[in-house]
Amino acid sequence: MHGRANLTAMRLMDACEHLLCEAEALEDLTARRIAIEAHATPSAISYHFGSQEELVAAVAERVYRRLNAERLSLLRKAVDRRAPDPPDLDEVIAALVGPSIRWSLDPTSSYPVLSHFTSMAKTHRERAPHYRRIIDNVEHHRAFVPHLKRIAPWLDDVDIGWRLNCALGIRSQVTRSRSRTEVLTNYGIDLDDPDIVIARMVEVIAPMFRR
Amino acid sequence: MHGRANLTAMRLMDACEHLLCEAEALEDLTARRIAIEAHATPSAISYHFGSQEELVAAVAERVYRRLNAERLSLLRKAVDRRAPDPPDLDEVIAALVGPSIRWSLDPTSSYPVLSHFTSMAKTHRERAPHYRRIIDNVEHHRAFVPHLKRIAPWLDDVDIGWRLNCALGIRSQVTRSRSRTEVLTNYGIDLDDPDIVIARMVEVIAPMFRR
DNA sequence: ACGGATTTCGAATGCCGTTCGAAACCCGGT
DNA sequence: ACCGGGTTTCGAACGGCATTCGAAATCCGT
Repeated sequence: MHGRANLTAMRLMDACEHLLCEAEALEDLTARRIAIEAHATPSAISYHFGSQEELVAAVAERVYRRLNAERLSLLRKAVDRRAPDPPDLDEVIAALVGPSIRWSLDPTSSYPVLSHFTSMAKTHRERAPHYRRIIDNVEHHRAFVPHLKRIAPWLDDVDIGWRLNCALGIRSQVTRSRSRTEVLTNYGIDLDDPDIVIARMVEVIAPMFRR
Repeated sequence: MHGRANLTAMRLMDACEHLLCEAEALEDLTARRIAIEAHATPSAISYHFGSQEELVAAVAERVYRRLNAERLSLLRKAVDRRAPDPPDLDEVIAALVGPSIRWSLDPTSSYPVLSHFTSMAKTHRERAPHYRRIIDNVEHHRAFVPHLKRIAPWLDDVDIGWRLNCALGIRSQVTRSRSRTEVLTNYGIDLDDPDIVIARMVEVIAPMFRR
């Protein structure tokens, strides 16, 4: 029934995730390679997922869920620590950008999947709407709004959302354009140490939320 | 002599640039389509540029040069206006992010070339080094450092470069992840008006350079 | 007007994702 | 125990892709 609970479907997803992590370029990911690693045939991809793109989308969605869970868990911790007072701004920002930073620096994480996936949305036309729905799914980011509003009550929802969006842009730049970041900072920051990077980001993002 | 000053080489670049602007996805750009639009054959691409990727890289470099020229011209204007005093911070930031914002909103500009090009660097393995050299070419951004340093002398080169990098991240987020920006801001900002967007960005970036 | 260098062309190659019909497999009903 | 329908796997084939390469054509200094 073209189901995804199937065993080889699972093996295909695992193989695809693994290959996406190893691959330094998207052209290294081919249906035949995925199939071989999953001990299946390329047709199995079409059969179980409809197309290779949809397989990748399914894999990316799975990775996104893990990352978002980690993010929201950190946010909850930050909120609980100070409740009923507003949470610490620095801690909220660290919850927002921290998981991405740590994943992107952890060679055993599946972060490359996400990085490849976003650039893939621009390559394929047909599935773009489906891709966008995953990428633009901002529900987990929305969860940050009310807490930031308590911290900076003089900002309205639009202001908060805008600053949130800017923070995400900074996060993307650091995780995805590493070499550019290195050159611009004259190699003066240890970009391999997540704590240092996160502290640097907080240093820059926090003032956006101050009066 | 495999030269790029050739007439059909020029026609190929123009066709490629045009197709990259029209194309909503990279898969719409094929060697055959480029060749047809340039009244040539696919082999002409390989002959004159070595490969399709290198053609795209040449086109992107050409567009980058135009954008950077505009950026540096705005910077010079901002500097000259206040010389010998330090330039106005808001004006410098507007020079940094303004051209990208305006281009990305101008349907007649070649901005899509750049947007497609960056995501292309992640698709191809072999030419990635060459691609990176173009993308990570930060010389024009470096030109902003000394002027920002005069505005914020308490920041060292690393601090300035880091903030510059963050500003570029915000710029990318706004120009490239439009739908995400829309949703996060509850459609409360007119993202089609470059002046409004630039003002919003200045509002967020300027505090990074204040004490 | 000739002849060597440059450019254009078109057929061929090998890869890609996907399709499709046939084989294999699984499993409940008899 | 065996049948039979639904489900899954397979392998061959298809069209499209970028690129290669030898032959044709064109260009241009002499």
